Amino acid sequence: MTIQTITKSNIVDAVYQQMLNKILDNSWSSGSKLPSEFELTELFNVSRTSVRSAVQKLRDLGIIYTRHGMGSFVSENLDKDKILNKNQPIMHLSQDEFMDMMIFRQTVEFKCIELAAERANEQDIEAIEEALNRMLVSKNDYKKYTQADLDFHIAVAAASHNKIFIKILHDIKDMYYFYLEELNRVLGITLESIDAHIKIYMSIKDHDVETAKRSLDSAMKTNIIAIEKLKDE
Amino acid sequence: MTIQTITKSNIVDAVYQQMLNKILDNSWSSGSKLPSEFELTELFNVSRTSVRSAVQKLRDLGIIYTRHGMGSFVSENLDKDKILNKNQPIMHLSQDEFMDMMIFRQTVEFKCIELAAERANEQDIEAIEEALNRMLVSKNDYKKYTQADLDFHIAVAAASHNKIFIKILHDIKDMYYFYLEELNRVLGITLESIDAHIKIYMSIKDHDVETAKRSLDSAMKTNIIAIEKLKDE
DNA sequence: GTATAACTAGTTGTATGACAACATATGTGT
DNA sequence: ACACATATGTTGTCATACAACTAGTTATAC
Repeated sequence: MTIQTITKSNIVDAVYQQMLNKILDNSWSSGSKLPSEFELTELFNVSRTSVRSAVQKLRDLGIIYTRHGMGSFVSENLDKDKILNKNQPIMHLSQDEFMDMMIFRQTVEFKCIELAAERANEQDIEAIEEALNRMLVSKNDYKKYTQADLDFHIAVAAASHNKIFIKILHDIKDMYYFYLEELNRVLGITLESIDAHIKIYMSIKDHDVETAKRSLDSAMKTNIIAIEKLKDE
Repeated sequence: MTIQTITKSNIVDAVYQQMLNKILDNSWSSGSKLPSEFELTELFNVSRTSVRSAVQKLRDLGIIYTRHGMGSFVSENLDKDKILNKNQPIMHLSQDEFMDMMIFRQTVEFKCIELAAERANEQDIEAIEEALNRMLVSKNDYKKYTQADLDFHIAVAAASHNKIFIKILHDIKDMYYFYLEELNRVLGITLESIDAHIKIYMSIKDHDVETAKRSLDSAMKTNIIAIEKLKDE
């Protein structure tokens, strides 16, 4: 059991914890209305200020939502596992996960580049160019190169102007980094790789969708062949 | 950056946004001390109650931390990219975001279904079937139906055995839910929709990749046509 | 009778003032 | 030099009042 050091006098957190527990054990079920702030003051015997702070914390964390004049309600489709277990960053990819990432890129990044070539504006292109330049000057430091590589692909996703793809890429940023690091470490920083990035950048800049897709396609195929070759050994 | 005095409602969020901007553009740099609550009341010309709410929201989201008797400080090692994208619970999709989700599904879910048809095992198929059954009995309650609908697609992603896709779908679960809810609310729970889900389930069960892809493709096209029709009105 | 407007009770949002609890710096006496 | 008290500034909590909003009820006009 955890060390439940009852903090000296943090009333708000105490109320927050009790309310959270009531939600987690379904005493206050999903979608149902919470007691009014006045009722909560009587329930916990604290001031409305403190009750409001606890309620606000639940709201800030997306656990409840509030409607002016109506009350607060437990959020629907609440992911109770995630509230307790914060997802810990991944520091290493297994071989399976590496291949999963390969498939993910073939699927998502393909579409990202297609959209980017259609929609990229000046700022987007500048961001991609900046990352590309950092790749070029970091050819001898594969960690710096990997970081620039990652930034390049994130900039491309941003240029797609699709919020879902942008969010996704940010969410898997750490995994993506270790994937790229592995790729650059094992295969080395090849001229083909750099050339492919330049081609992708140029075709996005020229809004040339077909060339952009072809460039990624050939780059991916080169990688896959090289990896298959390594696996055989 | 200038400070705008707040005039109308949503005072707390307005203050919160301005404070957040000051942190994001490094006017208040990492680790530095924020103005005291009293100074903030004069700066924004609002009550201490509102200032405290805004400060608490920043604290709840981990952007700042507070020490009793000392003040509040900007958190160190902030991932500024993630603050805007991740920390705000999403309760509604704009029309743009809705279309973004449409493209996302065409891209990712297509691949998920393809992989699922290749790799699904007994447990995966049972999970998909369970969600499908819940859809069938919830035809008259579009909220329950939507939840089952979401579970169906999550189960399909799980059946793909691709950890990246599984994680992604988990990460955008809430957005996906509101997307589906909107879809089911606007278009209604059509026989075509239910039929498409059954076909997808059957073809995954039979490991029939081509039929699975065709089923999703036609379902998506039906949706797009219906939506375009609505937009014209 | 029906639709519209006004009212009412309940709830959350904001403002103000007061005091408690905590942290740091300054001064004082020994 | 040291211990202690004090002053000042900060966040935490409380109490009260009123504004703004919502849903439901009642009154009014037609």
